[in-house]
Amino acid sequence: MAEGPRDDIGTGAAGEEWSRPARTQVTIRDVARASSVSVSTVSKALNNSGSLRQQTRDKVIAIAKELGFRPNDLAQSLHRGQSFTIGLISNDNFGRFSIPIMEGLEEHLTNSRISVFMCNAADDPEREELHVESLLKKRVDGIVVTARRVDRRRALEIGSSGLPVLYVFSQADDPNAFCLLPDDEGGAELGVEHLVRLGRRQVAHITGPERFQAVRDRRDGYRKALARHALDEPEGFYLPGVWSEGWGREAVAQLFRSSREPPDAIFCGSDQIARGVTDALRERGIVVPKQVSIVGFDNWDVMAEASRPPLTSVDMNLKELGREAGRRLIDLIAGKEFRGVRRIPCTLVIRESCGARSRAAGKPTGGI
Amino acid sequence: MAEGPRDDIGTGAAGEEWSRPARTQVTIRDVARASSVSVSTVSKALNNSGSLRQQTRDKVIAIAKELGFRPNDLAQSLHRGQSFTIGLISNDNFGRFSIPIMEGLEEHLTNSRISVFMCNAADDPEREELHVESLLKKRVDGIVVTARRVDRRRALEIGSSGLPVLYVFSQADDPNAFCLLPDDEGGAELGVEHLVRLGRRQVAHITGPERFQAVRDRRDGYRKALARHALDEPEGFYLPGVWSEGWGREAVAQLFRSSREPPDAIFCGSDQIARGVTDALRERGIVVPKQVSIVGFDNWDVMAEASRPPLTSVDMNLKELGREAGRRLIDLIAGKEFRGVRRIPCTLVIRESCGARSRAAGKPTGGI
DNA sequence: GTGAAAGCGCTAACAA
DNA sequence: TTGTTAGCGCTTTCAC
Repeated sequence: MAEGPRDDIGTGAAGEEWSRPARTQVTIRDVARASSVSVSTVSKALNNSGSLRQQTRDKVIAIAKELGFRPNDLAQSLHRGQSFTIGLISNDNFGRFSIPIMEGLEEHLTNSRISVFMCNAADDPEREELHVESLLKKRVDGIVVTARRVDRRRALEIGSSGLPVLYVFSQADDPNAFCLLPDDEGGAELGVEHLVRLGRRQVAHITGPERFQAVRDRRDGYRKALARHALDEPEGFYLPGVWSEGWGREAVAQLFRSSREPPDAIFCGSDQIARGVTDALRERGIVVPKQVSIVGFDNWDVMAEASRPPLTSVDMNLKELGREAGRRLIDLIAGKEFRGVRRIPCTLVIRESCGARSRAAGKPTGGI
Repeated sequence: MAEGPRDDIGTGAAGEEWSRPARTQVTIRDVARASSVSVSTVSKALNNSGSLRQQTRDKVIAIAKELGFRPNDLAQSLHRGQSFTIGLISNDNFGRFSIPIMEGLEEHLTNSRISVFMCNAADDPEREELHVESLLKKRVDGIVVTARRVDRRRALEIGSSGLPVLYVFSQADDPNAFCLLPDDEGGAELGVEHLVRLGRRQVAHITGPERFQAVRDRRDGYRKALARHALDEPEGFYLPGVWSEGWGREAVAQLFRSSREPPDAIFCGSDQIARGVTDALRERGIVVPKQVSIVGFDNWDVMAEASRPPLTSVDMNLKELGREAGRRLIDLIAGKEFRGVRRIPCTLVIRESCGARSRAAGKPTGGI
């Protein structure tokens, strides 16, 4: 990982020694000299602070522009004890789910003039620790940890730095940690409710591995929605498996192999599964949505739109999740305190796999 | 975008004023005091510089550890005039292609103890400029610009800062810019060569919109490979369209509608297209790879592996592209000079859509 | 072998 | 209204 032994604490060079050519840098001194005023006057002029003659202010600003002066954030941060910088630690190699979260986060923080350090820990604790260490030395104002995991992750080791940490799409085992998650249960309810409202009664659920908390939560939502309409989960209609199209196809074979009454709707734990399901149904001559309605999960455009027919799917609003993470992190940095789990509502995106007439977007699930 | 009017150059607060609680910070002074030596001695001890008694060194290090001292990179950077930080500007919302590039880049730079600022310009020039400005103020040591575009992009405006800039998966219109791209032409040759070697003679090419340089390059490679075996591009066998499964399916219909001899192989411009193609062929009762061999492009696992049969596909090695970008950027920062376009070889990943026996990975295309 | 002092670029309290 | 000064945390001569 790191090159060469560096067992010392080292305040020294952060990397190899480069014989880099010194980049020019226009300092506030240069501006002061050029406009024959003092450094502090320049500072006041550029920051619109203190009281200065308008004339002086203008002159200084003009000269600063002319010289191409760009204040050094490093120096500023050093002085203010705040870097306007945060770290984002991802653990699934910037996977499909992290991306929209990163986008939302970055968008919100950029608007607040905060820069984001991007760190990929790739689920390697050692690498993660390295990143944390580096972020702490860079004096970030906060850290966001992301990436879906099967189980809860251990909390970040930030020593006694008191640095705000926020987990998004990931749950820490520390009850004092603050975690932002999608409302999987509510999302499932939304999807199943939709199916039932369309008159479907035999709703099957094909989903991923049960070791995922999300799988368990979604099943709860599925059952709740059924129960609300005095329906039970039909026996043999709950099929956990893996997150793949192949499993979707196989599960369909299982469902239709038996002699019992076949489902008239299938709620799938992912769009990949849903796609496998529609393919398998089509190949059996079963018409979607006429005979069987399908609802997917993730609203992953590539899958949902390429499906035949295109999939109605539950959207976890990951980008919004990212934005919310940005907002909360800023609050945390400002000294507010949050803890526990907060869930962001899902929405249902209607396409053609359910035969719904209305194109009204589903109302949000009640996030806590 | 930014909140409130901030037309001044502003060296001041980078964002809203927060009433943030001051985070504790153990300074080198604290360590000095605690070990009753001077600050400079501590510095020497921790950086293994100067000459010190081993005893002093050990004592200081021990105390520093005990106090949880973490050197402030900001202060260091300020002093050394180098921040060990670079900016990554993406323009396609961290899309599917940017991700592996980011990963490779981040991986390499992290190993060199350089941190990466993540910026999403979302193809908005104004937003991009904002990011550049912010990066310059943060005194990054270099900038990487990424994201596929149809045409060349204008070069980044970095004023006279002389900051190293590198374009990856993106070509700048400035001939002095340094750009890293995949070898689209070579990749196509690799795929088509594979088909021809398997005895296929009627090779069609279904691909994306011609306004993409990559589409044109890949067609060139396709023709070159054919020409090498004294084959021509069969008339009507080149079908540019869009990057979708739907187009793949439609193109198959076109190919087999006419009365002419049908293709015995199809080289596709993307895995999405290839997937549509295999679906359409299967539905026509045409067996892949027995009757028709398929090669895709991108080696996008989700598509390639879910296809029936799984797709043999050209891999652009985007992660390696990212790593190479990291290496080159470091060289640029160190003062080396590169310009023009450099292409990274593609490789062929064999699955089952061609009927090849051998599982030997294709040899790399000759990158320039 | 160790310490004092200057300085990196900037801000802010205090004098003038 | 402007300038002087001290200091943010660290490194690096240069004396001792």
